[in-house]
Amino acid sequence: MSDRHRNTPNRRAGRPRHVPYAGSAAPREQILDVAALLFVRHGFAATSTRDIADAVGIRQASLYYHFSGKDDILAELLNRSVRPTVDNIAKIEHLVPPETHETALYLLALVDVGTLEAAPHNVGLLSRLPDVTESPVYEQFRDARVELADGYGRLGASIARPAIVDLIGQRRLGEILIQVVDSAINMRSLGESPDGRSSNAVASTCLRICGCDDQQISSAASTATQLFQGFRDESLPG
Amino acid sequence: MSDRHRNTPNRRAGRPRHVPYAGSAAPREQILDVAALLFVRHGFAATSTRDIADAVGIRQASLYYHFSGKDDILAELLNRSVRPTVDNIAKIEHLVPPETHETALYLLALVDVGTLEAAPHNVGLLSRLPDVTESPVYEQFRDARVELADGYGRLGASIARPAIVDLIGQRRLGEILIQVVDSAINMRSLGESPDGRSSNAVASTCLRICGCDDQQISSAASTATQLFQGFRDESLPG
DNA sequence: ATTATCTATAGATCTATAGATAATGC
DNA sequence: ATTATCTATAGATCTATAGATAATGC
Repeated sequence: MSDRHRNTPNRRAGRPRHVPYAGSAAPREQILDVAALLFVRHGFAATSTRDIADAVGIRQASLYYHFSGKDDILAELLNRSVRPTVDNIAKIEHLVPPETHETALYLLALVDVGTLEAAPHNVGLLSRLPDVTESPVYEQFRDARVELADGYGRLGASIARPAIVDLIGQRRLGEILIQVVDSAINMRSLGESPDGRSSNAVASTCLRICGCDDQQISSAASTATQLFQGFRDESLPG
Repeated sequence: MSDRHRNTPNRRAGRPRHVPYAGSAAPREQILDVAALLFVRHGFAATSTRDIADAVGIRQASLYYHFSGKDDILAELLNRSVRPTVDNIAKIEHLVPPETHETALYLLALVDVGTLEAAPHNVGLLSRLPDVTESPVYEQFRDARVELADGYGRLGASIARPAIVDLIGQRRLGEILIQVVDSAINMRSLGESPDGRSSNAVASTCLRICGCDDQQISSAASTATQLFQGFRDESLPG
C-alpha cells in the first residue's frame, strides 16, 4: 500500500504537463498526429506552433524539445507520406514483365489509395498546398512527386491506344491519373466506409481513362486484388 | 509647349505612389491581380498584406483604401471565379433535353476548363486550399461548390451504365469528374499551349470515365464544340 | 473639394531561446 | 543524472487605424 505514487497511469520522466498526459503514444508521435490534423484542416501557414501545442496539451515552447521548428515537423510528416508511395512504384514496375500493364496500373492505384486512406488525417494532401510546396523543406520531396507522376504516365501510356495518348499526352495523362487517385482523399472527408470500395472505384476509373473496356478492367481487378494481398503482407515486418 | 505637366502618362488624382504608377489598370484591379498570383503561388495565409502591397508598388496601409482587409480581397477573387462556373451548370442542364447527356457533360467540361484557363493565375485553385475554405468568407461559396459537384454527379450518372454507377456512386463520380476538370489547372503550370487541346483531353476523359466508347465520345465532342461557340459569344456582352 | 496615396504606429500575434523546475532512474 | 516539461521573454512579423500630404478637378 506504499505504492501510492505508482498507481497514476502514464508516469514518465520529466516535469508533468500542465494538462495531464493522455494516451500512450510517445510525445513526438502525439505532436506529429495533431500537427497532421491541423495542417490538413487549416493549412500549414495558418497553423501556429501554439495551435499545435494547445492541441497536444503542452506549452508552445515545449515543442522545441522534440522538433527544431514547424518546418521540422512538416518534414517528418512528408517523409512518412511521400517515401512509401514512391517505393511502391518501383516495386510494381519491376513486377510488371510477368503481368500485364493493366494489372500493374490497377495495383498501383489500389496500393496508393490504400496508403492515402491509412495515413493519419489525409497527409497526402500536404503535397498540394502551395505554402507546403514553396517551403524550403519541400525541396527534397519534389523529385519524388515528379517521379510518381512519370510512373503513372508511363504505365498509362503503355495501356492506352495511340489515339488517346496522342490527344492527352503522356505527361497530362500522368497528371490526370494522379489527380484521380488523390480524389480518394477528398472522398474520405465525406465519411466513406473504408471497405475498399473507393480503392476499386478509383483503380477501375484509372483503367477506364486509359480506354480499357469492362472485360479488361474486371480481369485486371481480380489479378491485382490477389497481388495486393502479397503486397500488404510484405510491408508488415520490414 | 506649356503643357509640361501633362506629358507624364497615367496621371490621376491622389498622391503619387512611392513607386511610379505602372500599367493602365485601375488600382483595385492591380491589387486583385497580384493578390491572385501570390495566393495561388504561396497560399492565402502565407501571403501578407505587405507582400501584396510590395508587389503592387504601394505601401501596405494603402491597401485599406481599396479593401477592408485580406479577407475582402479573397472574397472578391472567389466571387469572380466561383460564380460564373455555377451559372454555367444551370444553363447547360436546361439546354439538355434537345441534346444528349453525353454532349452536355462534354460541353460542361469544355466550358469549365476554358473558364479555369482564362482566369488570371489559376484562381480556381483557391477553393482547394484549407486556409481558404476555413476562412469565414468562404462560407457563402461552399454551397456553390457542392452544387457544382452535384451537377457533375447527376450528369455523369445519367450517362454511365448502372454497373459503373453502382461501383463508384453518384457522389464519388461527381468528385472524380470535378477533380479531373481541375487537373487542367495543374497542367497549366507545366506550360501548356492554350490551344484547346487540354480542354478536349479533359472533356473526353470525363466521358471515358462514364464508360463511353470512342464513337460516342467523338460524336459528343463535335456537337459540343459547336455549342461551345454559341456559349462563348453569349457571355461576351452581358 | 476630392482622391489616392503617404508616414507613423498601436496592438496582436508568432517563433524561438534561456533558464528554471519537477518528475523518474540509478 | 537525465528527461520532459515549465515560465518568461526578446525580436520579428503582421493587421489595421489615424492623420498628413500631394496630386487632380472644378
